[in-house]
Amino acid sequence: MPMEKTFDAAEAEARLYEAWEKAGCFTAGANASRAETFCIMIPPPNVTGSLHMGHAFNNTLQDILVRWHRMRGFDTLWQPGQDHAGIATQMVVERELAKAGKPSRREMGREKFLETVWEWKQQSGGTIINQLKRLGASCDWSRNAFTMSGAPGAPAGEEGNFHDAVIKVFVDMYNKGYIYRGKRLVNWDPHFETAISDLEVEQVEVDGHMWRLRYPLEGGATYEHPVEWDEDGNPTAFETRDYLVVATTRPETMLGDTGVAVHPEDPRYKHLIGKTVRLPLCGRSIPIVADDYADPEKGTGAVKITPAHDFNDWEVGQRTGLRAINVMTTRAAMWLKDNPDFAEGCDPDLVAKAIERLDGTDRYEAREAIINEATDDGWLDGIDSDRHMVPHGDRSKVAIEPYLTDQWFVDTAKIVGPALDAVRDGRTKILPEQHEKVYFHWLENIEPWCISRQLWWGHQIPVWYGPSKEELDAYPAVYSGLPQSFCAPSFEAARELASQYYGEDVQIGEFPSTGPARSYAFGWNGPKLSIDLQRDPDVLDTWFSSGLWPIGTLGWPEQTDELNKYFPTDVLITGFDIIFFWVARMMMMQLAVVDQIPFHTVYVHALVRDEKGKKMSKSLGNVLDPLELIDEFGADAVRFTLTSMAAMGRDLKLSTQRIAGYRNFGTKLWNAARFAEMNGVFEGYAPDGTIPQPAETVNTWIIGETARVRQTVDDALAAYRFNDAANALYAFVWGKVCDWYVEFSKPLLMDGTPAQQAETRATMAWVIDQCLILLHPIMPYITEELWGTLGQRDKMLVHADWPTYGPELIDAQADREMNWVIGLIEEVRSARAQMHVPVGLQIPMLFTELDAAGRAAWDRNEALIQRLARIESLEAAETLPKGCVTIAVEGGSFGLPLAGIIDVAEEQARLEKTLAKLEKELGGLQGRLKNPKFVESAPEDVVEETRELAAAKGEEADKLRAALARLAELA
RNA sequence: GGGUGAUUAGCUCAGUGGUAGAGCGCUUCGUUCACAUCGAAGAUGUCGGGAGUUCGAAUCUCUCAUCACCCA
Repeated sequence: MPMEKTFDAAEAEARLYEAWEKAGCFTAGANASRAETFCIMIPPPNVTGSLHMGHAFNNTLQDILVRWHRMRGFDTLWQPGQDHAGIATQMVVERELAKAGKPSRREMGREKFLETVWEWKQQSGGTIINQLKRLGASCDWSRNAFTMSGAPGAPAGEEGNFHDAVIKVFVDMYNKGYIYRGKRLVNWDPHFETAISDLEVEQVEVDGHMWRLRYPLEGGATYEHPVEWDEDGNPTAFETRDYLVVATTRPETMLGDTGVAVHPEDPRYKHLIGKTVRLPLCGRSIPIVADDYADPEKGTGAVKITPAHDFNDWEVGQRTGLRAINVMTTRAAMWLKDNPDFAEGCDPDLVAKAIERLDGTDRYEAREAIINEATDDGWLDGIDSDRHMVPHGDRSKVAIEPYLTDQWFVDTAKIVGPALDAVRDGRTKILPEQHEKVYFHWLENIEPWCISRQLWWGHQIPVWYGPSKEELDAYPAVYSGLPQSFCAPSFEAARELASQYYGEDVQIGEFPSTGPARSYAFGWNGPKLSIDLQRDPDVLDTWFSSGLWPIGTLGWPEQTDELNKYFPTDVLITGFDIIFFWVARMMMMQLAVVDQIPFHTVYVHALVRDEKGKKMSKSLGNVLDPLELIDEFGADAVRFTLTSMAAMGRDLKLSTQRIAGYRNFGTKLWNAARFAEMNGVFEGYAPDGTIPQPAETVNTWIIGETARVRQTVDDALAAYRFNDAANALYAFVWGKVCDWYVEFSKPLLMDGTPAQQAETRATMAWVIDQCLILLHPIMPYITEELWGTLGQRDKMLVHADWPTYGPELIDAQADREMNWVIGLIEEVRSARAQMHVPVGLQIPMLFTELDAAGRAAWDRNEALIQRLARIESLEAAETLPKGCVTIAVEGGSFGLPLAGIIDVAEEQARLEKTLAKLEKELGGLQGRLKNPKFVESAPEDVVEETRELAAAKGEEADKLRAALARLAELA
């Protein structure tokens, strides 16, 4: 049965993938024939995620490296898995509960909610796995990992031990003093009511206002405010003011103001430092402090300071000893009632009034109310419109509130050193190199990493709280509010620690951690003290667990075979957007935990954009769905497109037209194979790895070309130059094999001697097999399908042996000869087309000169040239007759007698144009050769090459000039 | 404001000192038995501007312009 004309990707892909999986082709170590290992960890997609273009790109590159190594016989593992995406998953499940009208998270309680999340995970968490399979990703799915596996409450099928790894690392780092709990300003997401890390904050430019507020000076203080200036900007007129004007974009925070800062050298305010102003609305008396943070050039030069609600203000407050007053709830509403910090130092009447009007109002309502009040009471100095950056939560999209809370932090300064050293001394390389700068810059200025989250879905912090001994001793006189912490992998272990601390005779129990953090209970039952420890309710940042991905997925802390074999892993392929989130943290954590680098190379790829260069985003509606593209063009076409555009460090602008082009490339390959099949090339073909040793130049030549492209592909992949590999293969398969070799083979296969036929069949079978093998990492499906269709094989292509032959297969003589033949055919075709010779017309050809090499080349390849250039005969001639088209090639001068067909003037024009081009090139070459400095300084081979080229061009030009002269004579 | 990168054919982009390239698009011709998801031929470039280093610069240096991204 003849092959179809095209490859049916839709039909074949699922079938082939299933066959690979069923045969265990992707399991760790499959097809290994050597001791070296090769391991890639997939950057774990969100369990809530679905495949987007970035994933498709990222995983195509990984798959290429993995398939390449597996075919080369490395002991290969591509470790897949997903991360549990704390906020995102909790958000998805809460939204589903709301949609279904079910009880909310808080209504159902922590345990029940987590059950629901696990149910959701088991139903929907596999989406992206199936999508990766459609792309052809050859991950070892039997090892699929999950960052929450083995956590308490994990259902059957989720028994891994990732949770153990996370908890063990927390405890170890805690014991080493790398983790601490502290009260600091954090980025607080008022929607999710949790802290987030500064990396999860997006700066969004918004149109807003700068409100100027008047804070009256106390104690009769005044200052001179400039109102007129001369040309040089020196003030010339002043007015006396008994108030300061501060400008703010966030008036609602003023209730938490505890100072006004001015620059220590600012002449306007210098004498006011140490004096006070009276805060409107609540009558708090707050000091005027000196700090460089106040920029005299900006606004009025006086800045209100709200340490509890602004990062810069916090710093100022720390430096100048100001109080920090929190005036907001976790939902960013005003918190004034029952807020002793707020009330302290204020006018009780004003406090009562403020509570009445503002307590519990949302921050934006409060802003409006305060501005109205200021307008009515005359302390609003003015309003300027102002475009400024406002931090937003990347998940919730609401404005982030700097918020003063107790959180857990990794003291990154203590573990950053080894991560910097590893890249500095080259043990880990980041490609392209420019990203190393980004890495260094971030790590050298690293801030403490806030790792606690006020969520339920995640690894609960393994710390239990109890009363301190001081508190017990002083009971009931003192409530310290400073509990004793016990950090341990389990409650039992924490109880051990507690027993050591409190003494053996104290009864210790656990109280469920439902309340606020750091609560505990204790009491005396007669003389017997009983203490209920309570676990910290917070969970860890998801990136804390993904930071352990390299060891966690391999079974650590168990010393598994896989861990010993595959760690440290080899290459990490990831997008630049998570260098901070993930790469840097993996480096720090692996080095801190097992004292080894996690991988020797990080390949950072660029962004996939739409064809206009815009970032793909749902809101712009310019998202290309990789799955739709796979449906339309096939996975191979999508993969090849992404690969061919994967130039290091450059963004990809993806257009469907380009994908269609590579789909066509697949069809081209398919039809070359179809041609071979139709000509019995694969009949009785038994590939045993031997390379044909043909006698025909054309066969020798294509074997050399194959060796050349194999070298190019290997070099390119070794250097992570994926586009070079793809483009070399494209040029070879289409430009060499299909355009020339298949055409050259036709006369041999159809009219050759039995010996010629046999060797040509053997060569073509081998060449096509090599195309399939070399293309397989990039286009796995169509190549596997052809491999199976064309012949009987011992192994599937996915496990075929990657070739190692090299330049020894290149025959310089065959190379020269075939290039001469191709050149001649192209010249003839070009002349014919320009002279409007009918395409199908067979014409005779004459030659006036032809050197020995040319003669031999002609004789050996006569049939090919005649067929492809449509020449019916070749004869020697003394001179070319009138009406003859001249063709000059190296070592030969040919003519096509076309009297009556061609226009002499047109031929003249054609020759002149060719000659002009030639002379221009020649001019450049000779100019260089005439320059003695060039001959002196340039490398010898360059000079030699230039000489040869000049000679060849000169010879060709002479021939053309002779032809032109002849034309002139005859005209 | 700081940093990084980019600017090459109509479009998208390769090209790290030695003959300016590819794909797409465009024009003309062509369905002879691998393929019209095809073939043959053709046109299109002061390599962003300027200066410098060099025998020689798209490539190295400086400078200007424009754009993009990251960080404040």
